[in-house]
Amino acid sequence: MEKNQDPAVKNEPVSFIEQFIIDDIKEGKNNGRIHTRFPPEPNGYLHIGHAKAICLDFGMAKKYGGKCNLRFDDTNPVKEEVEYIDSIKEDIHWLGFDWEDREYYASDYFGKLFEFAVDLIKRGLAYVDDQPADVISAQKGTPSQPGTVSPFRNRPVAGNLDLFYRMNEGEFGEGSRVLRAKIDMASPNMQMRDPIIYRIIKSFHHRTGDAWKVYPMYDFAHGQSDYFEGITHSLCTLEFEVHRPLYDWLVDQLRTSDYRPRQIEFNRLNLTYTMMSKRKLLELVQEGKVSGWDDPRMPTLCGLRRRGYTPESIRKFVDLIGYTKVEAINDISLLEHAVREDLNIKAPRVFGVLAPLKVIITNYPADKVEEMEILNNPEDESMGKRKVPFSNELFIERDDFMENPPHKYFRLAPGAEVRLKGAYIIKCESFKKDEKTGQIEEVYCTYDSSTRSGEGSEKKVKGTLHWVSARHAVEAEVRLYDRLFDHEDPSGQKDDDYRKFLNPDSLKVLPGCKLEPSLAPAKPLEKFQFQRLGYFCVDYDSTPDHLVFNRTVSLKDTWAKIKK
RNA sequence: UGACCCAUGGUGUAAUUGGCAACACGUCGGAUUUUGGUUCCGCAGAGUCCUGGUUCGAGCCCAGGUGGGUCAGCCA
Repeated sequence: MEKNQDPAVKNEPVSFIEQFIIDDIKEGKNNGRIHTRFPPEPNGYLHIGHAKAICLDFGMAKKYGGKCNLRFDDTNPVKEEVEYIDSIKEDIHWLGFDWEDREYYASDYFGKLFEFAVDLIKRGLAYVDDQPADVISAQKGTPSQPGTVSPFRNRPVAGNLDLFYRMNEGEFGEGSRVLRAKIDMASPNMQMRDPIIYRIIKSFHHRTGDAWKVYPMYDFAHGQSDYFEGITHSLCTLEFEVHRPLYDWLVDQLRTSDYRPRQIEFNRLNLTYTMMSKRKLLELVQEGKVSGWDDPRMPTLCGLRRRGYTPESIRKFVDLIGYTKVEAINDISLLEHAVREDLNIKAPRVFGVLAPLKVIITNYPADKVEEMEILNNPEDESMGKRKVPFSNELFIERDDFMENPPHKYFRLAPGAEVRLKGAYIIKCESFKKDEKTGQIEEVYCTYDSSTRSGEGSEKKVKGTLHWVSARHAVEAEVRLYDRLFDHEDPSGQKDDDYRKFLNPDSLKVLPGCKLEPSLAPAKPLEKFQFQRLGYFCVDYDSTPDHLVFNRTVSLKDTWAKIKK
């Protein structure tokens, strides 16, 4: 192996998993071949936790010249649906990974798996148990007490064989019999106490239809599927750690050479203020707590995509948090940092006023319109300029005017001057207020014609505001999102249901927002920085007649901190 | 009265494999800025869960504790 391919030589820290891979290559295991797999069960949408696994599985393969298969773990026909398969593939591609032609299904191996089970029976390593679930469960013992042996454990091979075939022919009802591996009922590891490897299920399978009446359990499918596909590194999450001896035991019964897949476990992704349980996310959808799997508040990949997250930002985040064996809870603010960093480079800046307040420039001709040329992105001048119309009636943000401003308020106030970004410096001369409600209705200003942007005016003011010409503005609905839960760990509270922590203010819909006219043709998923406010993305609900934007994330707001 | 896994600033990770505990985010200052954004500079913040041991030297090795997690689905 060439030294310069070894990241350790370059002193880049690598995860313990990557170190295993490097060591395995050095030792020439499996002829130095690297082959991983991403094995989702098609029973729900992918979430950001899956992104962590995807980045590892595909990432390691790519980095070390190997391959990564996509394999649907479809061993349980009662839980799985075709609906999910397409979304899973779409999400993986969106994230930036590709399995080429290697799209597999555990159900592809039902035949081989059945043969293997038959083989185990013949070797006296598996038996049919006629007892009901509760009896088998009771005989398993407890973690601190050994199990007891099933009365069917020593049934002769011929009887087991006959029954197993008849189980698959549909002769027996669901739950009436199972096939068990004969390992060790006294093992300190519960997984090894004669685990069930086949059960009778009479549901329609999305790929194999009615062909099978018995289906392999996860433990009897996963390692073998890895083996059939030539997987070298089977990376999964920590809860499968205690399954590893069983994984190895089964592979040992199967293998005929030095090749063997190796299971390595890493920590799951946990994020503050949300949860990853597929079951609970499904409940949120079914109970209408969110609008769907792709609700922009969901931690699903389709939700994050709709929210305006980029694949690059998610990959960056995953890279930042690393892979260890510690059960960590990652701060959502790190994810937000990752999108801001990415969007700062990519998103064109525009003006959008969310809570409009009318400003009238009293010394600007009512019939005059100037096209102000404004840089699309100061971070990247190659993104060019755009023209924004300026006139005597404008909208500014309500927050940008105060009748009685506090100390250090740099925005508009009676007698104060501010710059309108890309246009002129204006001075507030007076304002109109509804005496009943106290609401400011209009602000009257004068502009200084010598301060037009780009014309070299020396005049400096502290504050710069975004604005939109009233006459030219396009209307939009803007949806502001906050965390879905107001508890850091909503699903980790023993005494409280996670629903109790649903944040009632997680969605705020603002109708009647005023945007600069260049935004009129914006299409779903297009991303912008609304200057001074945050990053926004066009929603799928948006039409030319009714623009809808989602706020991905706000800009950092030091003024908000000063106010506190 | 089991087996297995884990423990480093607020959070997430690192520590050239036994040699001055570092990085990112966050926080707090300051500079720059026609975004209170960005960028840049800087401060503070852990002595590595505890007790022993080995060693010239331990975050790292050993022993024993403590705390947390996983496992008793015919789910994955």
